[in-house]
Amino acid sequence: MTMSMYSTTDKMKMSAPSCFPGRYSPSYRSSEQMRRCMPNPSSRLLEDASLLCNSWSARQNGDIFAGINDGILSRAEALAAVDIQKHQAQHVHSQMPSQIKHDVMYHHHTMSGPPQRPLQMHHSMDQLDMLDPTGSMTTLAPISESPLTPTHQHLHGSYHSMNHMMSHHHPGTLSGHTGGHHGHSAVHHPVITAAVAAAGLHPDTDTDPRELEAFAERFKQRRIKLGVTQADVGKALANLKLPGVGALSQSTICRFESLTLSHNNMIALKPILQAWLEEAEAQAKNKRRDPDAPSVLPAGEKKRTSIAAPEKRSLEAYFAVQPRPSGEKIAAIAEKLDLKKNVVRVWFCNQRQKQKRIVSSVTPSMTGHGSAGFGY
DNA sequence: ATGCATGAGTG
DNA sequence: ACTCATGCATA
Repeated sequence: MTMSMYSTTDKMKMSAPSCFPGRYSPSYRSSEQMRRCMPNPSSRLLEDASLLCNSWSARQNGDIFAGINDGILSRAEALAAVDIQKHQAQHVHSQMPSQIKHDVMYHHHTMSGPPQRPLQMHHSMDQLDMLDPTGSMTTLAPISESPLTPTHQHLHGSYHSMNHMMSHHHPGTLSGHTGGHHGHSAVHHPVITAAVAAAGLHPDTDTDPRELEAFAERFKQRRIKLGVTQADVGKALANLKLPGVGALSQSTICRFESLTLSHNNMIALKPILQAWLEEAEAQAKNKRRDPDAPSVLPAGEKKRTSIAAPEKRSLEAYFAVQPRPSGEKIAAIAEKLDLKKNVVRVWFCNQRQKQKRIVSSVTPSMTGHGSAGFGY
């Protein structure tokens, strides 16, 4: 029972070291993690700060919060929501309303679409004092230098200052309260702006949620176009040889694309993935890689042969006559269709299997032909 | 795509 | 004790 658990764990431990790109900065990754990791209000503050600073929350919650208090509000909202969840979870322990599940991470995969729709939740909490730039900016700072740096956690400086405020959170009656009506994002709030400036960041560029979101979308599309899987990307990253950047798991790539990583994590990963993407496309274009740039594309790079329609028709015609052509016959067919013999041979194999599936689904009893027919 | 788990850093 | 980044295994 527990054994299985451990085996998993062990594997992880072993593989982990090789894949450590580095550590990033705090913030939440997913709703569930949030739920799990935000037991006490106080601890959330910090993250809020960063959130706010990044205008993340604004994005999350919609334009409603774009106004001045928005950042604050949204943050508060998010927190409140979280708390609610948490409490319910604790108390009820069984049912957790999935509705409140809107967490603080990127959700909509609407890349370029309407930036955001108003969340339904928001009640005004007026804790402007919580806006402590100090902590927030710290959060952001590290990342900009090097993608993956363990620099994070000193941001707790402002921790205490905001510690007290979160004590209350009302179960989310999210009716429209008051606040936001301005069109600008939280980043433009004086305080925030100052913080950002102090941190030397480019909120509008690098940390802008929309930018990240757009990038994630582009990334995915281009990756697919390259015919590379998420897992491939993860492995390929190691070949990029970027300082401190190792392989990543399919999970992480997936989460990046689906925006289910924390803001900071997204920011940290973006340049890396961007680098990979560019390299990969370059290599794909040049058909050959430099020794310095070991395949950033899937090593095997074996592509699935696709047989054109005309050839396929011919094959089907042959198949109708002789489903099991001899080696010679196959060679002849291959010759005529200008296909590799092996390709033709495999095609027939597949075709026979396919037929078997079809046949068996129609006339289960007739399945047992000779070869592999398990009539039952 | 995601639930569950681990381990590092922080205070 | 907590948060965060990440990975394995699996739905």
